[in-house]
Amino acid sequence: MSIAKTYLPKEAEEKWYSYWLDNNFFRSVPDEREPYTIVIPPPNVTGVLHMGHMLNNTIQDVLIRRARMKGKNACWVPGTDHASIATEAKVVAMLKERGISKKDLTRPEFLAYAWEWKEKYGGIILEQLKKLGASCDWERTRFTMDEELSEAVIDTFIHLYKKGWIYRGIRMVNWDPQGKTAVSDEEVIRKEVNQKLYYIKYAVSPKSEVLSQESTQDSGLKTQDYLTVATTRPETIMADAAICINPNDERYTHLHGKKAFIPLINREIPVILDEYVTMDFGTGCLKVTPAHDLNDYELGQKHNLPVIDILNDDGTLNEKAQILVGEDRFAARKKIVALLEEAGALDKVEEYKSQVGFSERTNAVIEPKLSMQWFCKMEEMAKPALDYVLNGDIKLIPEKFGNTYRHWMENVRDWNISRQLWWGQQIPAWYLPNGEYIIAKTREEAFEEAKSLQPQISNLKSEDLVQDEDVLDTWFSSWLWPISVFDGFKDPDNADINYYYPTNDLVTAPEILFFWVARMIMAGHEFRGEIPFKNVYLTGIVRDKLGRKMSKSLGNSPDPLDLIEKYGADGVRVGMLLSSPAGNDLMFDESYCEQGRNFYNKLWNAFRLVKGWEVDEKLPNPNQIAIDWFDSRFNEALIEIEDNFAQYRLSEALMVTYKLVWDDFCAWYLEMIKPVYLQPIDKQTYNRTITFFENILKILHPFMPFITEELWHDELFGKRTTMDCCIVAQLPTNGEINSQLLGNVEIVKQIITHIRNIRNSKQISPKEALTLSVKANSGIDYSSYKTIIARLANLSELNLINDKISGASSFLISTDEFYVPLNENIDPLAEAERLQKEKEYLNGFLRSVNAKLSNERFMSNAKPGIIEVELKKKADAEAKLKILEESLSALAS
RNA sequence: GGGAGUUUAGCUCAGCUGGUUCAGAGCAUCUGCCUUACAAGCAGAGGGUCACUGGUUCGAACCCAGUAACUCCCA
Repeated sequence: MSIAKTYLPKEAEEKWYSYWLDNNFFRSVPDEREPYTIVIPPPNVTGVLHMGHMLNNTIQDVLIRRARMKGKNACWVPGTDHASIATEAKVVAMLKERGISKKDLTRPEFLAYAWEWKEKYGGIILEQLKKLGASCDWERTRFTMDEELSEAVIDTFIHLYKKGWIYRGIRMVNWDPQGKTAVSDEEVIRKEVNQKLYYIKYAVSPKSEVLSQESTQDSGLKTQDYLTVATTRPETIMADAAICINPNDERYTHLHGKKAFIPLINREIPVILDEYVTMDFGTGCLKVTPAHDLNDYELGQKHNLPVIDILNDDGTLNEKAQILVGEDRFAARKKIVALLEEAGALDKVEEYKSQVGFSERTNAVIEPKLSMQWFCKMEEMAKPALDYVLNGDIKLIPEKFGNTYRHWMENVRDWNISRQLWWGQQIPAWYLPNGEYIIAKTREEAFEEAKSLQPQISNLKSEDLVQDEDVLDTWFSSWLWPISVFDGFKDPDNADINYYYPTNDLVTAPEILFFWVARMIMAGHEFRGEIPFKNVYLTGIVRDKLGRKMSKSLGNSPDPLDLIEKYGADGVRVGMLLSSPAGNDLMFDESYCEQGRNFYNKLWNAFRLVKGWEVDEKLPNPNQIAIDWFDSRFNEALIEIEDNFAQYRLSEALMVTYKLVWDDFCAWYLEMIKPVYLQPIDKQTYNRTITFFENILKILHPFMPFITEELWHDELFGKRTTMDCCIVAQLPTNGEINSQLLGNVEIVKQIITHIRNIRNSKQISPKEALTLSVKANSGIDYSSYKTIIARLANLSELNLINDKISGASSFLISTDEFYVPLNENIDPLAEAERLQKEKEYLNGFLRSVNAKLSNERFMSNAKPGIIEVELKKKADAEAKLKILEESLSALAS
């Protein structure tokens, strides 16, 4: 035999992937078949494949391949996301390496570099997906900044603006001083950080105006009167607008109505009262810094405090700080602490743990900052989007995410859609010299509109209009993805969108349930009056063995391509799926891939076995029972697999398939029919076995596309035409199941296991043939299973008897007795002990059954079926006990 | 601080409407095997106080309450 002992994936993977491409098996165009559609969650255009992608895309590919093999018109649309912040950050870094600063470039110049970068690195991740076997319709590849998609984004913006859902406003935003942009709440990662809590003394003004009698009485305290505040951000004291205390705080009644001086700069600020202040945190005196803290901002609004912003966009201090101007906020913090200490204004410093926000993209500490931003109102769009999920039009899998979804949708906040970046769709707002703005698709349209709206500005020229510098949040383009990939905005009634939309399944991570999934549902409703997809399969997060999220910075993530190199794409796919029930995080370990590799190798070797057989046409078929059994077993498994897929339990579906192939097919069926070495096999068994094998290749294909395609084309299965491929083979449909046969073979397997066990414990070589005598008290006809038992347990004979045999090793299956006479007689004492133990167990069992049956309340409350079962248990146990008794007395005699 | 979730074998997880001899699977472990498809394998075995405490029920891994630990979301 010249076939390699192990399957070598690499060559087959390259061969079959290009074969599928060359013959357009991934291509989908609308036709009369039922569509099955998935749009890929577009990965970042400059990203590289990580384990999360592997999981996500393996699942999508399994679903799409299965749909294709069920005769549906399967369409998987790939593409990438322009990922404004991440990509711009990468381009800026690349330019910096070349000695170019973004500041020195014009917008068009910068964008030219960015496009150049995108063209160079943009395709990488999609190329990597091909290695995994992803069967996307690559001709449909889209990019969120493709012309049509960008146009859709702008049109959408205008549409929503006209509806009054987009507005401009000053808001406290999460400012990323490194990316120099606002980021959404969802893009801020909060981490607990060890910080210091600084206690700073503010001098209380000696000449505070006397507002109440109370305070005059306290004036025994002289000029050197201080109040102390605790803060983690001493560098912001120059932006303080007030000191706030709780009016109920008895320690500070003497401060009511007074003023205090900010140390170092000696600016006077009022002491205000508000119950917002927690009395037992810090000193109970809170410095109020409206420009640099969200809560302080709200407090400031309430008390009409001035907003003093002392930070530049890059996180350095500006001239309003008066001191340390130009210093970075963290450097300033250190310096100011020293200055305070020098001035005697630092009381003490404590260690303190608190939550600090970091930018997801740049990892910079987020700075709360007031700025003019564009917002999109969410409330009205959230309502229908919530209903679709609540009423089941859209199913979240697993269902538990429904709660989280509802909670978010009911408490939705307006969406900050502007980003202070260049890479992305520039906001179509055009400012007039007087500061007013016009929303229009182009400069020309804006100019026309300006002229008609404001005829008084007679000398207005088109060049006078200034477009808003900001771009839109990336999610503002990706929320349109399921519609825009089919050109549903440009051409809302085209054949593709009518055929493919709504799509079927969306496979994505729960982390983006809100800012992507929920918004796609809103967009689907708003722009097509329809849901964008029917099911949302939420994958878990890929974690390492220790439960840590896999990430580049931790260095705990294997390179997916290395894994494919090592275990083959099929092995990695199986490995990903083995460990990933829907919605649960996945504790990934390479050993799962190893298990996957071992599995396809098992299949490979089963193939080698069958491939090596010679057929003798004249031989009769001795294996009809084995064939009928496996046929039934296969059909039974098909139902289980279908059922698991219907519930999106992909791991379970794979496990059923795995056990069907490894245990039922290889370990049992092939061993049952395997001819003695170098002996030929009969034609009928051979043909049936090949059919079984082909069906196994089909059900395995979605999980392991490459090896199944490779084997599919072997001449063992006959001549194939060009288009006769496993990838488009029709999945086998359910056939008949002979449950009685399945039950009997289970007993036969037990018999074989018992005999093998006797061999093991008595150290009898498998080569030494034994005899088996059966006293069948049940109605099972063991003679028909003679061949199978004899072969798998190596028996020289199998007798049906009517009387017990003494001195033989024995076992009991249900009420049937089995005897294996051995050369040396078994120890009657040990045998008696074994029987006695079994008897005790049965007696105990019987007692509990009887207790139930004699319990009046059980008999009156339990459903009739349950009582029947208990009665059957009782009868079985009693019958078994009787046999045990007999065996025991036979031993004694 | 508010909300959600999780806890079953060494590991990763099933266990559906409370009821079958219900305590399961895969991996790992242990024992014995190079038995001509496969040592990436074969045969067999061991392993759990279903987190803890109480309650409801004829009957609880499952329902209820409390406790503990962990995770996530929001503030």
